[in-house]
Amino acid sequence: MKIKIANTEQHLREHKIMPSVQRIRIFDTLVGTTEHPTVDMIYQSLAKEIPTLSKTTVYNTLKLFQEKGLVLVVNIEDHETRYDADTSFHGHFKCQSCGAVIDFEVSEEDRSINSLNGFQVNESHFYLKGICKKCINKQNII
Amino acid sequence: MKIKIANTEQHLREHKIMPSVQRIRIFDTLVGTTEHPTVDMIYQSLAKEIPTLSKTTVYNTLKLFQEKGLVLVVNIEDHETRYDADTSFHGHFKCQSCGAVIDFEVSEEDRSINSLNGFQVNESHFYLKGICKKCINKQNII
DNA sequence: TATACTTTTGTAATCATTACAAACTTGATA
DNA sequence: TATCAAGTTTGTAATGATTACAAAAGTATA
Repeated sequence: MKIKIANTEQHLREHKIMPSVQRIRIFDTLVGTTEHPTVDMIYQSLAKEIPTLSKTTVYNTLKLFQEKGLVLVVNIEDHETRYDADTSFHGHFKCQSCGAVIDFEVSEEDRSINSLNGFQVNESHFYLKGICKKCINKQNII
Repeated sequence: MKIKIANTEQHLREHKIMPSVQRIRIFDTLVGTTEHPTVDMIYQSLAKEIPTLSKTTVYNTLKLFQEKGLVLVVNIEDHETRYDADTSFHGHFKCQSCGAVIDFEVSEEDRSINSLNGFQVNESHFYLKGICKKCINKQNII
């Protein structure tokens, strides 16, 4: 889902993050997409705009955002860390055909697990893998 | 949860896998633990018993098992691929204090997501992170 | 302006995983 | 039993994402 942040600079300040140009643009890139980009995808999409940008900065910045609770890490596939600016609870579906990562809703009752009494839950991740609607339709055509 | 396999050799044959010594021992190691080991953990625990064992073999074997549906890959943490011989659907809880990965049950109705009409779901993964009961109790004592 | 502090950058190091080719096993067959 | 082909294991080298680190650049404050 797309998230709306009216003023990124203010939003970062509210989370005690100094709003440098790099940080603002990295955050805006994440907010402006639904594709759950990797570090490299973010780096590539900003490289022309900020020619001095270093990939280390993207790593550092995303780590900072994560620590401050602004982004979620999506570990749906090994060796492919993705980031999501939507920090509300929702599931992720990865299409094994086209590679897209798509959000889906999880209802309140679906995510309450009663078999974990006495555990403190800080993060929930719900991942599905399969074939997305688009790719299924493509197969049928061929 | 611990899985019971009466005869590993036969079990592998049933899944069209030639039961070599390495494969049998790797499978038994996975079945004999509840800690969702990494490749390295499996390699280390077999290295004395099979001194010629190569880590590549552990990688190859687990990949084969995965393809044949004998084991599940648990990607709860980045850069830490773990394996599980219990292929029934269940959730994984990772303790952020002691690092243990613990199974939990997910009821039939909890895992049916109705917002994905038209998608073909092949795999479901439900991961939680937090502090396990043991570690909470430890904190209270101190 | 001087100073301290934070942020960014580039390079080198690390670490899990994969690629690859040689060596070894196994099982079938003559 | 010897031979052969196919499958399996092994060690080394390559890959690729991530992290460590220290120098350079930027920012805020007195």
